[in-house]
Amino acid sequence: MPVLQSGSPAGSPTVADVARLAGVSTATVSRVLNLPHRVAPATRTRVIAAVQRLGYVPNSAARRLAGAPTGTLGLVLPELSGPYFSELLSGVEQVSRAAGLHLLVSSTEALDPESDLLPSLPPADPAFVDGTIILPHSLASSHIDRLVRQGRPTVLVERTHPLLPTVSFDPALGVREAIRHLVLDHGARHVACLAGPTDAEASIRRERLWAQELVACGVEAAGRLVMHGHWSEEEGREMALALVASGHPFDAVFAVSDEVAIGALHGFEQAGVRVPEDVLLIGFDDSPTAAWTRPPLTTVAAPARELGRVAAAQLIAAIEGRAATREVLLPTTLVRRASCGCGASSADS
Amino acid sequence: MPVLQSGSPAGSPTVADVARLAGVSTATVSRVLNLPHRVAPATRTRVIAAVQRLGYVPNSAARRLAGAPTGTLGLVLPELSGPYFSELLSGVEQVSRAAGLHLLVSSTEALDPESDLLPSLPPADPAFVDGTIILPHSLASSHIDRLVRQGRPTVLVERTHPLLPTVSFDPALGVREAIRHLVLDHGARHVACLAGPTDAEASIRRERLWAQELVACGVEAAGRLVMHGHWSEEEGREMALALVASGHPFDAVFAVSDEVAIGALHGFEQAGVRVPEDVLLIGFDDSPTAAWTRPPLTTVAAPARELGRVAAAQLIAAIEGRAATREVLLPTTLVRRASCGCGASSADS
DNA sequence: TTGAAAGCGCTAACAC
DNA sequence: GTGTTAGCGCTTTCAA
Repeated sequence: MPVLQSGSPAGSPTVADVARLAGVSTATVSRVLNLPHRVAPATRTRVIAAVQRLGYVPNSAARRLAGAPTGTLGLVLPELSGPYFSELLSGVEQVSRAAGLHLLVSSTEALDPESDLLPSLPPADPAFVDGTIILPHSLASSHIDRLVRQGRPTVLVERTHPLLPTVSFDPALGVREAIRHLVLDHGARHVACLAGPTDAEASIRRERLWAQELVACGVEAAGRLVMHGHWSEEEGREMALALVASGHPFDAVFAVSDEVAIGALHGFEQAGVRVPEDVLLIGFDDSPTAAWTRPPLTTVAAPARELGRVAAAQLIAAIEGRAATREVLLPTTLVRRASCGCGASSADS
Repeated sequence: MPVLQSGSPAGSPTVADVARLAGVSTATVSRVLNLPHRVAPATRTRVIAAVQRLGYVPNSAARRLAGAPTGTLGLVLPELSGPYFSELLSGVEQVSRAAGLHLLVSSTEALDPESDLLPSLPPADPAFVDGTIILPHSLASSHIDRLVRQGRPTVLVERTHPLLPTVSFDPALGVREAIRHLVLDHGARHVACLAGPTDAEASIRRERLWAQELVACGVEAAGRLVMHGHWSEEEGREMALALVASGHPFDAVFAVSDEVAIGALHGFEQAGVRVPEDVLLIGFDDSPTAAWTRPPLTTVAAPARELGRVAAAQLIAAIEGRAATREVLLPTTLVRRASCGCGASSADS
């Protein structure tokens, strides 16, 4: 049981306190803590006893200042809420924990887009972490270049860079599978697209793939069947309603995110259009809730947790000096549940 | 545009580099950065120019070691994923950002429950943060006592402590409202409870309130109408199925979390029991998806984001030396959507 | 195997 | 208004 007050009258105990109590030098204490095998067993035991008796915890600022690694990884995300980031985050955490590393997270929402303050974000700050994973959605490249210049281990997620290792999804495979499934397996002829904001790169890309694959299947990718909105359920609902109201015939819908798809489920219900009887629906992400909508949502799985795992593994490799793969592309695949018209109507966890 | 290589051949520029370039002392540089108004405008401008030219970013480890505040808050959660923590987190973030503070997050999953390592978690480490918010679900009190002893600003969430400021929900109001609504407004006579693990304090408490309020309404709280499982959708589904299979009559269900309620929605569908026609359903949490289930879920709202906001505000107060309120109890209220049998069937965002 | 001592980069007295 | 200087707590050569 740690002693309440120790050698130094104020504040937490320091190496000096431990050293005094154990009758050794501060250097020896430090060695016991970092290179235990370089210390005689007897002294080691004595020092450890002193550490425990005082409840000594190393001051990590000092430790860092003196050049020791921090033993923690940083993760910078555009925001911290929402299923996608949440999943990504827990993937990163899983791997860093397994490696015995701490994890520091924060979002760039706090960042003034004008000023180059990324380096002062704790998870990107060398004083706090040994390396950083960044998902730089809307981050100016100047921010990133700055990081590169500092030459610290960094891995980018969902964004490529000429000098940094990158991990992203390849939406092509999954979207192709989705469209083919709709057209070839279920005979859809008019596949609409419920897209995101017109300035969201990921949405644009998925929409483009939707169009490409449609023509590849020999079906017209009618521009009037595309709706744009935000990534939210509410917008998904409104787009679905608008689509129905437009009067253009359609028999299937590809939504660029599960959130939009879930909103669409409501919009269609409201409009008296049944899924999947009247219209087939496929989402994107395979978010944790996708299996629990009614009907369960068929969706293109982009396993964010896996993305997080790989990114973390890459970062750890970079930190340890092993060369990280320059660019990792994770496959996406179609998860067939009920909203696309496939039989099973129960959830498949 | 910052210069690539600066005074010191290796590593990032330091105060010394800036001082040299601006032709002042390091103290002046430090002042410009921390107490700008204490410096002559002319020198200030010169220093700022030098800072920008070199792309200087203060080393926060050194800064901290020298006794300056870190300007960041720490948040420790049991885990980082899931809607509840996700919401809480973004509430904390919102307030800390507004206060110009950074936020450091990590989970206790990494922690060995045996050893007292909480203080070495970055968000609880004085070297990293000025104060910490902890949601200590399953944390031994010894961990917490340790923190108290260090005397650093700390606020606890969903757990009381004799010495620390605390912020929690009061489930009583919301559960009461829910049960009364079911019994008094909709005439339910047999209200079942789908509960969580038998060792989860929050679940136990909600179940107890369910029972209390039922008898208060003059209705029997039949023990055979209680099911226990985990907090997941899958378990919710199974509990619903088991409930139906049990053969005991019931006309309403109170689920201790939205996840369980969502699972129950599937279980009932599978069993051919319609919600709300055959059975009324109320959940707990008002998670972001609750408005988007079908039917939209009536639920006891425990606004985690608000909880986060209040906790952050309390912590900031404590850090600034203003006394934080010892114990804040946030009210929970019933959000009426469609699953309880109330009219509106569309989502209300 | 252990100790002495020199910083790491910054802030904050304290003088000027 | 500005400079000098002494640490903050730790790691790490370098000697012993």
